[in-house]
Formats: sequence, C-alpha cells, structure tokens
Amino acid sequence: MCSLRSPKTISPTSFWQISTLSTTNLIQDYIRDGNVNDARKLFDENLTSCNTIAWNSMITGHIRHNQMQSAHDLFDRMPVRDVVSWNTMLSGLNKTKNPHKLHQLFLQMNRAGERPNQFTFPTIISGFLNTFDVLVPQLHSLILHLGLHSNIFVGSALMRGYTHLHDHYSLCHVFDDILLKDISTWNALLVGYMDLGFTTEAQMTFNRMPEVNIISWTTLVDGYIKNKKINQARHVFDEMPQKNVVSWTAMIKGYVQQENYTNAIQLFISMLNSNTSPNHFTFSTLLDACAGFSMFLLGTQLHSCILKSGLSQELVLSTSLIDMYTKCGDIKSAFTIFDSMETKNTVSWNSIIGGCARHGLATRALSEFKKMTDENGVKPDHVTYINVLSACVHGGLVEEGEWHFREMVERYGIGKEMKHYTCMVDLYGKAGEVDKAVRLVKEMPFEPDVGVWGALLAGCGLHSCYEVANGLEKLGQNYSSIYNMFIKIHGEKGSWGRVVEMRDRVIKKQKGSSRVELSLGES
DNA sequence: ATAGGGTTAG
Repeated sequence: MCSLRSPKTISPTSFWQISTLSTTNLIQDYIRDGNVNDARKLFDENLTSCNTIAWNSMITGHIRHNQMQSAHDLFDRMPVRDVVSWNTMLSGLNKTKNPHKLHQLFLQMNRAGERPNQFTFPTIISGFLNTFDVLVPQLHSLILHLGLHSNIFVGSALMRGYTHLHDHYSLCHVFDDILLKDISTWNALLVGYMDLGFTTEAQMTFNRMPEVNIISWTTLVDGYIKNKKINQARHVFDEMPQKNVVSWTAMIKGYVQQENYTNAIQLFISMLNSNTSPNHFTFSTLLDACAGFSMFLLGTQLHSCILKSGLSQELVLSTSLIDMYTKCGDIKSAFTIFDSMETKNTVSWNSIIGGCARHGLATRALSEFKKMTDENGVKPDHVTYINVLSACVHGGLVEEGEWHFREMVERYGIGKEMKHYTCMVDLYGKAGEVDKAVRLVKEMPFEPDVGVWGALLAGCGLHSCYEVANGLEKLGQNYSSIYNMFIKIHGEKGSWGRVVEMRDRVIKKQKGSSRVELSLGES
C-alpha cells in the first residue's frame, strides 16, 4: 500500500529532484504565458539545478520572442544537449530565414553524433528550399535509412521539396509512402500538381479527396491562376462553399495579373460587401496594380481604406504605398509615408531610392542610400544597387556609378547581374562614353539581353555613333525591337536604303509586340 | 521543451 511520505522521510536527493521539477514547471508556465523575462530570472537564479528540459524550454522562450542571440548563447553554454535542443535551435534559425546557418548547424548536429529524428527533417527541408534544393534527394535517402519516410510531417516536407525540384515522379512516390494521410498531405499533393502544371491531375486529386477544406479550395483556385486558367479559377471560386480573405485575395490577384482591373476592383467590392475584411495582402496586391498602371486616383482611395482599416503601420503596406506614389508621380506623398515609418527594411529603402531615381532626383537618391547604409546600417541588396546605379544614370554621374559598381561586389559581396550591367551600359552610353559601354558588354559574363542592347543602341543613337551601331547590328538581330533604334541611327546618317530595309524587318518581326518593347531603353 | 498545406512589397 502506497501512502504519502512525511517530510521526514524525504532524502536530500529527492528534495533536489522535487525542486528541479518545480523550477522546470514554473519556467514552462512562464513561457507558455509569454513571460520570458520572469522565466529567465528564475532560470538564472537556479542555473545549477536546471535540467535539460529547463534549458530547452528557456531556449524556446527566447526563440518565440525573436531573441535568437540569447537562444544561441544558452545553446552554447548548455552542459548536456539532446535532440530536442538541436531541433529547437534549427527551427529558430528556420524562423529567421537563415539557410546557411541552418545548414551549418545541421552538419554540426551530425558531427556531434546526434541522430536527427522526425522533428528535424520538416524543419531543415523547409529551410533548405530555394537555397539547398539539391540536398532534398540526399535528405530523402537519409530519411529512408532512418525509417522515417512514412511519417506524415516528414513526408509532407519531402513533397514540398520535390515540388521545388520539379520532380513529379518523386512527389507521387513520397505521397504513396506516407502511411496515414491527412488533409494537409492531400493539399500538399494539390499544390505540387498545380506548381508543376498538372491541372487535370490536381482537379482529379481534389475530386477524390476524402475531405476538403478552405485551403484545398484556395489551392485549386490559385493553381488555376498560376497556370493562366483564369476562367477555371473563377468557376472554382464561385463554387466555393465559403470564402475567406485569402481566397478573395488570390482571385483578385489573378485578375490583376491578367491586367483585368475592372474585374479585380469589382471583386474587391464584392469582397467588402460579403463582410470579409481585406488584409495587407489584399491591399498590397491592389496597390501593385495601381503602381504598375499609374492608377493614381484608385491608389489614393486605397490609401484612405488602409488608414481606416488600421493597417497603415504594416511595413509591407507602407512600402507598397511608397512604390505606388512614386510610380504615380507623387514623390512628396511617398516621402511623407517613408518619413513616418518606425521601422524600415531593405525593401522600404529600395522603394524610396528607386522613386528618387525615377523622378530624376539623383543626388537625393544617393544621399538616401548613404543614410540607409551608413547611418541606419541597413544592408543593401541587388535591387538597391539597380536603383542606385539608375540614379547615377539620370544624374550623368559616371565616376560615382563606377565606384558603386565596385563597392557592391567588394564591400557587400553582391554579385553583378545583367540588370547592373544594363545600368552601367546606359550610364556610359548616355554620357557619350560608348567605347567603354561596348567594352563592358564584351566582358560581361552573360549573353546580352534586349535591355543591354537597347541601352547600348540608345547611347549610339544619342551620340550618333554610326560605326559602332553598325558593327553591332549582326549581334542583336534576334531582337525585333532593336530595329527601331537602327532606323533612327541610319536615318540620321541619311542611309535611307538601310532605313527601308530595317523597316521591313520590323514589320515582319514585330507582330505581337508588347509593352516591354515600348519601354525599351528606359531602364 | 521541438514539426507540415493556400494570398504580400522592388
């Protein structure tokens, strides 16, 4: 018969165990309530008696509050790490979107002899997507080796991985390997089929699913949109038993992509009428349309809606608004929003610098860039430099442009992309240094695209470099839109025979020309 | 104490 022990019979060791246990429980309670500070205080006070569970809980608490550095410090100081400690750290790194550190920690885990389990793989696979996609089959073989392939979470992660690799066969294979499938598993198959362009298979899958939820419906709608079948998407959308903000936004986005603004706006109004509140995704999508097509009035109306909705502090939305205002020609409003932002990220700075460049405010663009990097310590990315370089183009600042072109690589390790070369070619071309532009095109590690040719020829046209343009003619003949530039140059020279010849080629080749061609040479 | 599906910005 078991009875409660009297305090007298408790030995020092069990006392120790009890106090450890209650400390651990208290820490867990604090963390569950979102109170990291008190948890940490208790943890520090009882540091020597804390067990691995207490350490792990404390790490989880820091990660939940985005205190990755504190989490890392604790992890490094831990006397004993178990698989949960490693998994928790991995998921923390995954949350902060740091694939390289994630990769390193995973390798470290293996080196330390800790065997990954069913919690490890979903985290690392999702973190590896877009960066280490190639490792998916290797991870798969490790998973098979450890006998984790039938796990539902591991399987779903693998399905996403193979979708990214466009491996239709393995996608189905992994799906079949999952023993007990739930609705998320089926949804992952839907996404996979849709992303790989198998709309029929996706529809068939949807039809034979044991149950579907609003995510399955939305996946189907979005999948049809991604595969450019807007009418099918709308058909499914109309059939939906209920809709939420995500499904409305997906459908609106579909129309925006089709440049069907009438339907997009009508749908937005129906959405409001159905008592679904738009969120920042919805507004962002609509603002993007306004920015792309200079719909200033609609843009300002959306701005009012955003102010009323209380979403105006959202970083993404402020950035979309800045972009809309600069592209609609109202740089002043753009700055008003920009200056009122509490936190700014790289994209926010990019949109204001790009806005200045577009408005010909080269000096302002460059001073904002200085503020961004030197005063605020925000790291520029490849888009920042496209904007900085195009500001230099507008200002005719050749030497400054060259300097930034070098700094980009040497100081920030950003690789030179075609767009950056296009800016430099444009910069040299406009400044009359056509020879330098030609040299740059020749030493560029890419096949020049239509933008590079356009920039180069615009430079030739501007400075009447007949000889250079003529020498380039053969090279650029795959691009029909280039011919207009030749017509101008030949015309200036009075070579009317060549003009007529070119014009004939333009007519022959320019069938189905698009907006892109009209905007040649502007970037 | 740790894990997976659908819509954002240049």
